[in-house]
Amino acid sequence: MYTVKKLSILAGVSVRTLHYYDQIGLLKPAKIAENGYRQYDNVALLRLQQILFYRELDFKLKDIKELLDAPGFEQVSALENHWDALWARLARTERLIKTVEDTIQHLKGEKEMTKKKLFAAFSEEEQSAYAKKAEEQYDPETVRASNRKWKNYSAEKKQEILDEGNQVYVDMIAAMPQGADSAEVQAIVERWSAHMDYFWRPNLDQLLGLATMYGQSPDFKKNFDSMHPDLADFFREAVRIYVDSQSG
Amino acid sequence: MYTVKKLSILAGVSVRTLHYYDQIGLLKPAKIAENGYRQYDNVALLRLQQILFYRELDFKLKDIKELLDAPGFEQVSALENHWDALWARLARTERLIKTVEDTIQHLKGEKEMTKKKLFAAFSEEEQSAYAKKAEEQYDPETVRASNRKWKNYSAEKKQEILDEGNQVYVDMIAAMPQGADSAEVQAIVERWSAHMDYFWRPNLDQLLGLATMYGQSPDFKKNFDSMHPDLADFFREAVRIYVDSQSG
DNA sequence: CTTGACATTAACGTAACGTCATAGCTTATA
DNA sequence: TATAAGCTATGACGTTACGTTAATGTCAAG
Repeated sequence: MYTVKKLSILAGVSVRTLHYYDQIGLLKPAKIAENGYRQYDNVALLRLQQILFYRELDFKLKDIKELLDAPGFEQVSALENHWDALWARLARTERLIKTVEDTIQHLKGEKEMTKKKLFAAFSEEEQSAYAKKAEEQYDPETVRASNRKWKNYSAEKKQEILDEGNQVYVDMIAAMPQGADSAEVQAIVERWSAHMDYFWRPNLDQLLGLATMYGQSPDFKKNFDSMHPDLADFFREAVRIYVDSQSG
Repeated sequence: MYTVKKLSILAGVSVRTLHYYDQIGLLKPAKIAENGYRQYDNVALLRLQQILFYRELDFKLKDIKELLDAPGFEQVSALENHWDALWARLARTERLIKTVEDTIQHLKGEKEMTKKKLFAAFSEEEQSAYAKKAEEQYDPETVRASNRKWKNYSAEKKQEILDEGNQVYVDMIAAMPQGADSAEVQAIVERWSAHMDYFWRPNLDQLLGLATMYGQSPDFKKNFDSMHPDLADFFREAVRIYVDSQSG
């Protein structure tokens, strides 16, 4: 005769499991002692092992119960049904794997696109539109200088700059939980500011204006949103804090 | 703006599901009207569709929530993790299938079993062994394609195919007295050839190679012998004649 | 004004236990 | 022998992703 604990160790299940199996009538103790303790015998142990076998095969307990209380041929047909179900699961799982693979490819492709596109706003075409707006706000001569500066980089250097710029945003997203006023985020803003030197050297007001524009101009906004929905707003807030601290 | 009902019809989910997604913060309505009605906009619809996509992939809702609120690169790594999990599930399911098959065989005692097992050689385990051999002989990609094709049939369809395949051999045995070159037997070979389409479309050489293998591979041989001692040899001879007549 | 279609929240049920909480029983040790 | 340690019992909530009533409120149409 085994107590719950003993049997649970023998069979490698939890005491709770035995309680539960008793509760649902799947495995009743051989008898209940006077003190209310459950007492299992070897027959119960055997049955438990059968239960565990079918459980391993992902049978539901309810089905196991029917199975064990049924004649042999019903067990066979139950197994055959289960075989069908397992095959269906296999087929489905294979489909899922393929879809996941496709999706990963797709996303990676998008990421490459994003990477290339992120700073593409600074590329020939788009910067001309950007420059037009900026001219109204800032000094036209500065903008033209920025254009010239950018155009004179080699293609390789350009890509390098784009990658570095991209990294700033990636890091920023990772640091978002720290808060816009955290030292970490502020350091990233500083990096971004320095990065801007590749285009032109903005003053503090311009820095904030640029950050604001990132959140408003559809082209920029789209790219930011594709990285993280809150990035644009968070970014502007971080820059605002940075500018305040620098000018104050 | 959509009401719950409208959105549920658009997206093909239940109203309860929308309530629930709102409750757990997975999909919040764009706004709540004065009467307390949920109002969803197109952004919500888009998000819902993403949710359903990941749900299809067996992601847990909690994971989906994190996913959708995270930047792109985290989505990729989440998908990669999921890919691992799916592969584990696939491997486990394959093991279970084999165990179930063994158990059925054990319970049933080889006799009636033969009928259904005959073509089960094309199932997971056995086909993998078969595939290994076949790869040496044929094009590996073709074999993989065959695997995929077979796996994508429904359980019902599979059984149907197995039964049909089995019938070919039964008819063949009945026709053996007519001789391997008889019109009747040759017609059966033709049927068999067409039947192979369920797995892949073999050319004439492959057809003969397959028939030969049936007489040599122990797994197949055993099944053939259990039906009729001369079936394997007779079958190969019949196929040889068929192939000659077709290619000549 | 009633009816019917739609909306809301609340709450139970599902599967198979894990995890407390509370309380009684047994055994070992000081 | 008293006490602590260890085992036992039952009860009940938590988990996942909703389905399914139930009770009740709102809106448009006849």
